[in-house]
Amino acid sequence: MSASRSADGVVDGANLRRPTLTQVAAMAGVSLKTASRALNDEPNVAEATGRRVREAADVLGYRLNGIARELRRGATSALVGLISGDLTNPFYSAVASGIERELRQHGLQLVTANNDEDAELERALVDAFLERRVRALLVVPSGVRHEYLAVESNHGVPFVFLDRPPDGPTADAVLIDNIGGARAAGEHLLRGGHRRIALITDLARMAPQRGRHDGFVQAMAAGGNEEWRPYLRTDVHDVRRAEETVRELLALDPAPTALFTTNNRLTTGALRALRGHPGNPALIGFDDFDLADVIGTTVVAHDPVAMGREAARLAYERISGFAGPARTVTIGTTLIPRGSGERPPA
Amino acid sequence: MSASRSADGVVDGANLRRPTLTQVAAMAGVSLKTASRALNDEPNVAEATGRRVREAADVLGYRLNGIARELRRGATSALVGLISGDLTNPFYSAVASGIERELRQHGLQLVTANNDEDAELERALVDAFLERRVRALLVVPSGVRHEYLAVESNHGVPFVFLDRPPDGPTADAVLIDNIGGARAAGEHLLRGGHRRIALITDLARMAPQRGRHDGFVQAMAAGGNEEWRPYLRTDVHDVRRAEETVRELLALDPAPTALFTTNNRLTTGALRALRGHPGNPALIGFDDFDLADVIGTTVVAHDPVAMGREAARLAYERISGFAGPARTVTIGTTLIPRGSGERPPA
DNA sequence: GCAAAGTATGACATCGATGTCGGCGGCATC
DNA sequence: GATGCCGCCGACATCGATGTCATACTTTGC
Repeated sequence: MSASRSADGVVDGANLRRPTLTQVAAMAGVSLKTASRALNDEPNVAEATGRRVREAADVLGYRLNGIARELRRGATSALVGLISGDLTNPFYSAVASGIERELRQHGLQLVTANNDEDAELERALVDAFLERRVRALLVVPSGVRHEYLAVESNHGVPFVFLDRPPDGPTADAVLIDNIGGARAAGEHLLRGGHRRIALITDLARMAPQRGRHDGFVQAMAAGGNEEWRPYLRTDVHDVRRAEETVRELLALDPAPTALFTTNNRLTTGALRALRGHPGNPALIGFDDFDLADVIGTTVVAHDPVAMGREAARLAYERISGFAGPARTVTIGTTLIPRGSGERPPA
Repeated sequence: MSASRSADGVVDGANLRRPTLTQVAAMAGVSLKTASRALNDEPNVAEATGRRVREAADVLGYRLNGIARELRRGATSALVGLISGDLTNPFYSAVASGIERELRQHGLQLVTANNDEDAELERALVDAFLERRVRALLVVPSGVRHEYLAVESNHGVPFVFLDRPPDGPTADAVLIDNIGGARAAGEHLLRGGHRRIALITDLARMAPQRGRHDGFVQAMAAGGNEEWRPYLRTDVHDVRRAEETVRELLALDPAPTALFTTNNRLTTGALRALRGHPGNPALIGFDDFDLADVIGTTVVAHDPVAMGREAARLAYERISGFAGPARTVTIGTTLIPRGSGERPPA
């Protein structure tokens, strides 16, 4: 990876002042207000006057100042904020994409920020967004508590939580059916004859991880299986650790005959560890991913784009004045068998 | 995928008016200006006065109105716009991530919009962003011409182009070494003994695709190979078409012994077509992707996060007043052999 | 032909912050 | 004890648009 530079042509980066409506009005020989009317297609502007104003605007390269307009119109922007994890994680980018598409239909713009999974930073970002007067704030919370969004201190800016439930019952949320999805995975493996099943989860402080853990445990309990317990590995947070963890698991004697990884990062790590490994245990991953069909990985799939869409919809309804009780939308999951989850125990 | 709703608790969505600085000042018993000074940590505020103001702000839940501040401070926001394709494409989301990280260091926020690969929409988005007074605009252009960003009409708002060069020599750009990368891929296959190599490209109207085409052709010419010509397939734009195209190619007699796909979408399609296919031709894809190591796909890799970072850096320098000639940063490529590109001709 | 209604326009206040400038009291200086 | 400086504070203009209201001039109605 190298970076070189070449130069050609000239860019005028000077901060030329953009022309204001006053200047357009002056050039057209009308008052400020008339110019405003003309450019906003308001009634009561003579045909000829309107043309003169538009010409002047054109010549000057006038562009309305949205900041001034927003101030006058009520000091609230056409922006909706999203605070989430890093966009290189396809889960977050899919969510962002769903949000963006939905917002666009209502003339709203998405502003994104990365919380780096840090509660402190997240809090600062919320403040910054509120100062910028976003119309709504969508948050995939990094961590534990987030009382900071007590409604009373946010003066009516609607919050929507994604993937992790809000602390209190005071905000809308879009959640995944983590328990159901994980239970289905557990049942699927049990049906396949597995007993020694390794459960590998991410940080337990994240609510979705707890849900996936619990769902899996429910399935084991219902199936009367206890042999999974020695193979539980929690708080595995990155791909490399996941790979190592799976390697260690496979080195045990007896080794687990199946793995359940509770998010896409962990699944990636597991796939790396499994590559060329003789044992070839069964594997189910939570979160669908690109090329899972090619690799043949059985997953618990859900629709992150739909999550984003639903969240944006909830937010938009609030923006539009809906004042009812907090709502929770649950996104369902589907187990997609692709081979890896159907391998029999060795 | 199902969505259900449950309700609990109450959200007050009413549009409570946020308190203004004037109200804070009144409560603290000082003038507007003094309150402003206190909250901005300006000098010449008595200790006790400052405390009273901060307390009042706290009690009222005051939050500065960024819109008003920006208007007063110069009618330009702390936003930088990004117009690109859909974020579900990992290339775009990686670029966005790189941009976001870099901007954050300078207190700038990223606003994203999807051009849907439509030039008309793209143009409208540029206008909308300019109205919103973004400090800079980063664009991964959808299509062909984009004279619209003639600098003079943008009054000093810096533009940076990513992945596709600007029309004129008047804007900064961050490009990939498409020609070099594609040539390397071609040479690699030739060295492997391949002659009947299929080149599968996306829409020819996209400059990067033309570069990758040309680089490949250069390699073939240099190697004195002409046998690739019957296997050229261009303007393949989505995964499904790519899959079909590859299937058709493999059904030819004689079939190609190797494939070169010029972006991640096409590579995905090819992998789907190849799954379980007996012939098992060699494959090199342009763009690295998640799990390529697991699948064993040889790729021409580059660093989209670095692209974003560099673009944001160029933009920031302009924002900071740099007024020199237009610059182009080229991101290098690396051929990563992982097996698929090293399979010998059948 | 005259009142009523309607059209085209402009003067001025306003949104919520910051910048400029000037006033007032206290304290050091000579 | 007059002068000057400095710390603290407030009145007012300002950023660039939109909303309100007044006004001059037309048109309509009878």
